[in-house]
Amino acid sequence: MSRQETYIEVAVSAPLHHTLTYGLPAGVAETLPPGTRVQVPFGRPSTAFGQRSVMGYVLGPAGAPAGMAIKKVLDVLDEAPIFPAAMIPFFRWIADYYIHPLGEVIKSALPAGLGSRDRLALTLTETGKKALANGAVPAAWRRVLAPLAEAGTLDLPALSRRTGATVSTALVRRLVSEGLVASRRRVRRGAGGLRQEQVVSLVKDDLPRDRYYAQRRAILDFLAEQGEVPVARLAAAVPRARGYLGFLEKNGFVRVTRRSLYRDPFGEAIRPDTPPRLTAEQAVAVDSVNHAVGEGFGTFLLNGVTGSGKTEVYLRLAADTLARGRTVLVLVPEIALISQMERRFRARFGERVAVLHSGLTGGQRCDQWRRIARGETPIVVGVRSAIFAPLADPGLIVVDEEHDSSYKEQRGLLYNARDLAVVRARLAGAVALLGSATPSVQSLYNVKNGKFRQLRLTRRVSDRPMPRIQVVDLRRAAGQDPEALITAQLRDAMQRVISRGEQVLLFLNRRGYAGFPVCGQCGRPLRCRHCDITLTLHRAARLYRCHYCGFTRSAKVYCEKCGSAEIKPLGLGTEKLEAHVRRLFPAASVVRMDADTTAARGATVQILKDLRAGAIDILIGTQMVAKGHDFPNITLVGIICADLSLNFPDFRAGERTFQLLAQVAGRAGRGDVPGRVILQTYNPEHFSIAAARRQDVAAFYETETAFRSQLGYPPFSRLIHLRISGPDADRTRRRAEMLGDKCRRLRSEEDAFFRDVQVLGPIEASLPRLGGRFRWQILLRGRSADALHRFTRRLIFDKDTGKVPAGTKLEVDVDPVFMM
DNA sequence: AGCACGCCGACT
DNA sequence: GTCGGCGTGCTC
Repeated sequence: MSRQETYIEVAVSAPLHHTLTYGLPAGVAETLPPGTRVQVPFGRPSTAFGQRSVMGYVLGPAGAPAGMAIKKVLDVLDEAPIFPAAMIPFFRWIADYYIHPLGEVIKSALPAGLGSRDRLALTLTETGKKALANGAVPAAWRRVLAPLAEAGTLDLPALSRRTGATVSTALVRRLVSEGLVASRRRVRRGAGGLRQEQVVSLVKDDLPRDRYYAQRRAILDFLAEQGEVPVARLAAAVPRARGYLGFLEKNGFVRVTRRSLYRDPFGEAIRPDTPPRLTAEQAVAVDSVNHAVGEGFGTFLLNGVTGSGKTEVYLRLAADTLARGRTVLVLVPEIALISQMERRFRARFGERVAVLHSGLTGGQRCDQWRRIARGETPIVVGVRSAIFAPLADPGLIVVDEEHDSSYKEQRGLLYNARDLAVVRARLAGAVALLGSATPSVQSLYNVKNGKFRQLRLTRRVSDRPMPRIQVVDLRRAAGQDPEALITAQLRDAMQRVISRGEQVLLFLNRRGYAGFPVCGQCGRPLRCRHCDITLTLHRAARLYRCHYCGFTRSAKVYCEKCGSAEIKPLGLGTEKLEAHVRRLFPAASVVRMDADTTAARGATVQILKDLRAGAIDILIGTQMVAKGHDFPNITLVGIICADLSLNFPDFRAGERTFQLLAQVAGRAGRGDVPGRVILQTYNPEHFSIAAARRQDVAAFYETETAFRSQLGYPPFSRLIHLRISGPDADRTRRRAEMLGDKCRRLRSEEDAFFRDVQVLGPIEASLPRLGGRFRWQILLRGRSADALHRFTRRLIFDKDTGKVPAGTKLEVDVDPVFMM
């Protein structure tokens, strides 16, 4: 009887829209647990280059496949699964919904550094070296052989880079078959980000005590006293210890092993807190969720005004969830808010909290990941990507500031972590809790249609009053000074606040010095060479920078049209505002907080600390300061120009403006002194601004939904955004047109089902060129997500008629948030 | 992705 | 006539 074969289903890390079946390697008796990484052979073996291999993720056992030669797993990369098996349905759901290859989905979910890649290693053979030396090779071959001789070992891309032109596989294959070049495959295993150290421990101690063995004796004595120690520490304690270790190990006196090192991402100690008394509203919210927990999955929208104590609700529910033996996931929109949330959670839960964000080094992130996967930390606080945290049994998933658009990933797998939180909660039978003072239109709509349950916190804690908001009409103030960034009203208010020793927050949603540099002679604006947008002057850095592609030019430029050196720095950014404020308030301590001043690791935390310590009088910031921070001593918020986000060609511009303004206003008066807000605007009667002034979510929602419904935008429809881009203008346009034709063909052929799908475009994107690529777009709109998805799948997977213009790329964005 | 196979222009 | 360019298709 033949031995029973076992097969496993594997998602390989390659853009495949289906999974593969592999056999188990010799030595693996039963099966491999799901969530384990494996290295598997992939693709047909090449005579010249051997068998390619890729990394894959074990999904589970598979049935015997029909009529196919099954390859076997080459190597098992993990001792234990790196994510729980329960997450696999979640990954499958994502792959399906975002129309993204499953292997790539899992790869995006894992921390970078857990990669394993097979690399081709090309070297010259002796024959090759001789041939090159005596010049008996064609020039075309020499171009490949010479760099190899120089570098020793190269792979194909590196070879191409060295050669300065694409080296064809055919040519290299020829060189291999001629015996001039040797090729080998080397699997380069990511260290898993785990830093390892060598440790040495004592095995036996019976080494004579005499002069000859003095050094070695000293090593053994040290180990006898210290136990297992890192080699580095031993070397520091006993001179020349490293040199003797080989002898001691070979003769069985000591054992040298490697052990992984955990890096502690937590800098400082946090004092434990005691839970405060809940307000009546907080208590109701906590009870309602706890009540529903027994029923399994449910989504709650915690709609609580700024300063109403949403975090305390999260903390209580987290404690209750842990008490039930389940785990907790808390998402915050961006890294600047992590420290605050982390502090609150660590004060309550101590070591049981793990954090996941981009401020950690790659290694730290992998450490945190593994600790979570091993079940050592039942609470995870993190940004967007933490939605993939390998928690075994989440019972509560919190999305703080759920309206925030940074939950949408913008490259690669274009997921929305807020939406995925609801999906993951459903699959895990958990509660999703979305919190915001300014909920998204989408979430409020889900409350209206019964998908979410709403919890309200209408009052601030300790009955602190909401800030008083005064609108200043910039159209009337404009006459005073062309650069009247700060109106007389705002200036006077600032003066009073500073003299009382309180703090001011000035909000301007644009960084840099001037965003619209214009030639003083001919009026031509300074533009990016790769993008169709104007450059922004960064005065401190002495350069003009493109905020999309990062292109920079020296601040000493001449107009490209007339050659004049007189460039006027029009447009207003935080840097210019800062200079202006310093002139107005020379004695005040002014600090700017934007992407430019917080680029360095730890800079954000430092600013927040200084603010808390009272070392800052005036804080100037972009939207970074608008989000959820608790600034107890800020009693005046000045909104320099409320209209900046209003004029974007995007149906959510009004929603974003409302949320931004209401949020930044909410930064005022969170301490004992009541807060005040001065809002400067050119459009005081615009409903987004008027509603923000009254902090009136309901009124905003009513007006906005009427408008969306009329125009057929979400939440009254679903969208899929197709982005076509390429370095060649004509080819990109042709590709977009071809795709548009295909859309219309598909619609007419399948009229019954696809009639619901509207095809808008193709049109040129509103930023028609970014990073040297031309951009076109098609918007698919429909009421049925299912029809929209099936339509898009047909669009992508059906064979194209005619040639697809080379070099063009199609990106599919399901539920787009940014459509510029 | 990465690599092989297959079909068309510039060289011996 | 081949060599080598790039479009097309497949990967258990």
